[in-house]
Amino acid sequence: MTDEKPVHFIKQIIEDDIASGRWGEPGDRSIVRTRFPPEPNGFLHIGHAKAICLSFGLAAEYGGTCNLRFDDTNPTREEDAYVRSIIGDVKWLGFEWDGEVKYASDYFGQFHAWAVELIETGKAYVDDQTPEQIRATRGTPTAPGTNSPFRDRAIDENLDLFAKMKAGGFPDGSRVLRAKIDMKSPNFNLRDPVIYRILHARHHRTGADWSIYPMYDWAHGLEDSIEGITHSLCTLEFEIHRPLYDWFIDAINEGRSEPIHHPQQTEFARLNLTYTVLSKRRLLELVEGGQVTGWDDPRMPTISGYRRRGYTPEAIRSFVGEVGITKFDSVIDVGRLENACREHLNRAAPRRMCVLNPLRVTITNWGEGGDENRVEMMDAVNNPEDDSAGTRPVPFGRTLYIEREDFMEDPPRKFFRLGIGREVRLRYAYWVKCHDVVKDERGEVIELLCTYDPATRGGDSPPPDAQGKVRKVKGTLHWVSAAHALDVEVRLFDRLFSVESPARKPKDEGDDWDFKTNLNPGSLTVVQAKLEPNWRGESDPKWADGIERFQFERQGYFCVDCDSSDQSPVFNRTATLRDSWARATNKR
RNA sequence: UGCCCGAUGGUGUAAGGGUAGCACAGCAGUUUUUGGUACUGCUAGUCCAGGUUCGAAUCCUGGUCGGGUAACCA
Repeated sequence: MTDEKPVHFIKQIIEDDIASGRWGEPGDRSIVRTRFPPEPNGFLHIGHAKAICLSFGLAAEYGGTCNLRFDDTNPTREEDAYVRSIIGDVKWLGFEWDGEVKYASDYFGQFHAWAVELIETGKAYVDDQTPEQIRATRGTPTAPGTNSPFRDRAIDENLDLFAKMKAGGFPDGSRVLRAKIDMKSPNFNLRDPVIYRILHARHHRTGADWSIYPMYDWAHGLEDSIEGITHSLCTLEFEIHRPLYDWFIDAINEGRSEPIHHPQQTEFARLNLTYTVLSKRRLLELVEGGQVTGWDDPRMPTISGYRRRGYTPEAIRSFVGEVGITKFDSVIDVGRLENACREHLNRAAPRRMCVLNPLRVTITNWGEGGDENRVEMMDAVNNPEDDSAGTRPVPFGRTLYIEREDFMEDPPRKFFRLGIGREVRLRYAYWVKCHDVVKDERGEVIELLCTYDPATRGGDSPPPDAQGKVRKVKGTLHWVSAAHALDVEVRLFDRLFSVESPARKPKDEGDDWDFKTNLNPGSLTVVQAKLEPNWRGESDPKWADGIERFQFERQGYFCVDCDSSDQSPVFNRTATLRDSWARATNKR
């Protein structure tokens, strides 16, 4: 891979740091140490994929390392099940972390020791105020906060109280440890932020060992410091926390002969996608409300959803790479993610023929050459983008299915498909001409009667006529032999939301407005389709994640869903093919 | 209201005082046994007002617009 990626502002910082020797010997590129620090309280979504690709990708690019570290400082909402799903998602995306998986909870002892140091140096105090009191005295954007009456408590008393907090001697919410910074700071984060709160909750890793738990701001920089992180990358909403990130480390280091490591936090814009909701809260609402079947519903923008939908890690990485890294809060057209997926699958997916909406076709002159029940095996190319994929035999006989949309009794201009008196090519088989239709009592066409031209075997043009003219057809259709077709379930997915910004409340709506009103009622259609037999080819590519993916010709990309059994396969539509005919007809 | 951050075609993203480029979308065409793929061409942009400079997307000042921010969440 030699493709030149643009040098975004974070790389710029890294390049400068390498040149100046900020983190080691000048010129040493391997100094780059990053981390991906998810809280195990939900499933990862495509926005996290951006953060993952950035931090892991940068480390790989510079020959440094990236840690996978769970920020598990709030036992009331974190679960081991989320830990496992996140680990699986990061692996699936194709990244390797340095050493063991890490946890903030590994460092609880160290965090506590540093907190005690802060108390000893007079930079932290135990506050007996209630949460309500603390909130009320924090001030407003225009008005400064006021000091807690406990702010100037004696160091020994603070030490004693903090020890009792740790020992479990106080009920939840009764006291906190606060940093003594500045209640008048224009930055709320510096108005004596809470460092520790009392929580008698069972932690997924430390059990009942602790009855106090560190807050994010206290824990995060210290985790980074302990792990020797150089570039701590996070999203924009933490920008205003950076002064506090720095303050904590500086406070610990003040008067210390051997200062602890001080990483650099840098913020970038999170990913936003059109027609997509990317907040854990709203995604959870869909799961719990039953609007989707779970976190891994193929319509969900979660990593597990895209995986089940048939997206590839390559596609997601490529997409994330091309949207770039900036501090501008942008919205990416979800079509670009779909395009990235098409691009990879076009190169890699073996082709099959599958009729989603079958219409019966009888080849009325099939018996003329002999037995009308005869079956011919046609040679179909597995992947026109990859010669090494070879060909496969596909049976062709007197009765076939084609796509209902590929026939029109009264076709408009520029319709290249079948109509009465029209001739088309059946891909890799024969040219056929429709001479009659059969209708049911309601007048609906239920069968096409066609003749085939034996001189077009394989789909080739027939030899020129006496005047040297070659007959041509404009359309090529996919088909399956009725006698051999497999009945399969196919799930056709469309966008989950029908508006571009589904989370944006319209101006004329009240506070009770629900983003779920923007749900697309047609986001899932299930059809019974006709698939060519022997669709699991021996020469098919082995996908790294074990998911089988195909292109159904002229339809799109599909993968085998985990609901499948050997007897009854289920396919998910990953993405449609681009369809300029559909686009042209929609415009009219 | 305060503080922090940002602004380049429709959407993203480059250009680090010297020709505003690339991708996606759109439009037109070529090729094609997928109305797919590939390829070619076209359309279209520096938020506004001042200032510095021979020269500003870039530096400075002011404004406008957008985002973030007042959990014992992360």
